[in-house]
Amino acid sequence: MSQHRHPGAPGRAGAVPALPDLPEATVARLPEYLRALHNLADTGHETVSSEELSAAAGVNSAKLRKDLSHLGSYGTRGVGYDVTLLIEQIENVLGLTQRRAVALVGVGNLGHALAGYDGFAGRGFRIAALLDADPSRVGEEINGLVVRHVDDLATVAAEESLAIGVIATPAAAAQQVADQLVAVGVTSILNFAPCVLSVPEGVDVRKVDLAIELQILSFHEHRKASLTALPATGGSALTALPGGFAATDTQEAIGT
Amino acid sequence: MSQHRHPGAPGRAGAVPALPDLPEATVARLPEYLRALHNLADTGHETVSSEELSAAAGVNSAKLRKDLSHLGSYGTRGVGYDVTLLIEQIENVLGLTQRRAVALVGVGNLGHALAGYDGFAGRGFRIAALLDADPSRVGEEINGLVVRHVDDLATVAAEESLAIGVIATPAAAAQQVADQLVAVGVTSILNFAPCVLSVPEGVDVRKVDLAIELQILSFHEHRKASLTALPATGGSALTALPGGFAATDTQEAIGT
DNA sequence: CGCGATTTGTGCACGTCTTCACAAGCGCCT
DNA sequence: AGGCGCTTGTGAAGACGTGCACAAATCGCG
Repeated sequence: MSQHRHPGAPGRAGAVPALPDLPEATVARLPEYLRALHNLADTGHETVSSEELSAAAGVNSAKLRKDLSHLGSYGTRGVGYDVTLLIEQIENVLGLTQRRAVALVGVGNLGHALAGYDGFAGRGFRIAALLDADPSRVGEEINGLVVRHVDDLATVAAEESLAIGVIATPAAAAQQVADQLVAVGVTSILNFAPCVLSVPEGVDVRKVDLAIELQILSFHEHRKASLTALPATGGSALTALPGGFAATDTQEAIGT
Repeated sequence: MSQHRHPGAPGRAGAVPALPDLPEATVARLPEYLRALHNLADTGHETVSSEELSAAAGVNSAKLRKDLSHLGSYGTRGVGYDVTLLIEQIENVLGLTQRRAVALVGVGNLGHALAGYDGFAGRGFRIAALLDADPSRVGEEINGLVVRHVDDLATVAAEESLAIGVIATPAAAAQQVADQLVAVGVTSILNFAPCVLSVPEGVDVRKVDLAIELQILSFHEHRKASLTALPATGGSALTALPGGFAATDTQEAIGT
């Protein structure tokens, strides 16, 4: 997080949608709630209690209620939440009512996979352009889109309003691509390259690094191994679990 | 995070490596420091100050120093940190001294990309097996590895000790795959499927969901758009920035 | 040998996030 | 109408993470 320290506009209950200024941790969980809600809607549920929804989203029910309370009071005591209404509200807050155009830069290994990922279209996004710096890749068609040269970014941006840029290039090229994205007015970037990006204030960057995730898991693996290596006193640290398959509570959502 | 509430072994300064029990937030940043340190080592730096390293890793220098202090005192006042020594220490803490075997389940769009991702080998991991449930995919060779059927998981696990499982299947199959991984003794899972996994206590799950990352960006985009829509009083909320390109401080590392 | 420049390591205060526990509110049944 | 069970929404407390600011430690130089 961070880079969200826009100081101005303190309260300013705007005439438009209210802008509740949610805690960052809450924002990071809303998409997970949304996914769970869509599942429930598809299986015919009309209402859902905080207990059920929190289980489906893998969080604590009190946390869920507090998160939702930040959006306003959309639940009914004694009953629960109206699934359809809640979906609408969350999509509204997340700004998913408009289908945002995403520019994907770098159609290598990972870029190819992202270009073919159907989770974008299903969740309020549309890949508007595929770009690459390698001339031999320009012209290739992936999933109905033709790869264009990254220097054509300005042209692409002129054709339609790009909301988000995704960087799936090697680390060495990432900063330059970020600069180009910023230059054409992109203010949100999802960076898959293993490097830190410098961007002007007001531009949001989120980073996804597969190697980092594995290394974090490695730490816990290492730690667990060291623990079992010392049988110590009490015993039954990892073995002899009570019921098994306890509800895993958080599972983290990368962000934060 | 969570699922790390192994209660036992309070202090227990073990004979082996010490097990300092680091804060989760620190663990999440260590890999980023490690990457920055490798960059520095490659460019010939022998020592580095907390200021330089923190800039390279995109964090606050005080935070960096506090993080490193949790590992012990490996810096020299007035001088900085020895790059090589620090790399060793961090790799040691993260358990990267042993090359861990990763099983990748699901060789669809994303799985293919992950199988070809060279960031694994370069960072202490080795893809030991590719697995899929689709018989038509079994036998395919990707990057020198032959895809095996997911039901052969037990055989694979018998051949070598699997440390980490990566799930890159559709959401519908993910829980079953997780169960199979757990059954053969895997205690760390990286889940790319957009769903919550139930696993026994003692098993760590980290989740990476591309759609969620985009939705979080969408929220901030939406928020920025609403702010500029109301010129309000003070003005210059996003426009007329002072210097531009300020050091972006965090940029988040998915997981938390 | 002593002094100043530099940089680490950390005490402390602050802000954010989480969790418990319970009052307030809603619907259903009698 | 009234009471009862259920569920939301929230106050308060505690855990956790962050960042400032400074003392302690080290090096280099005169």
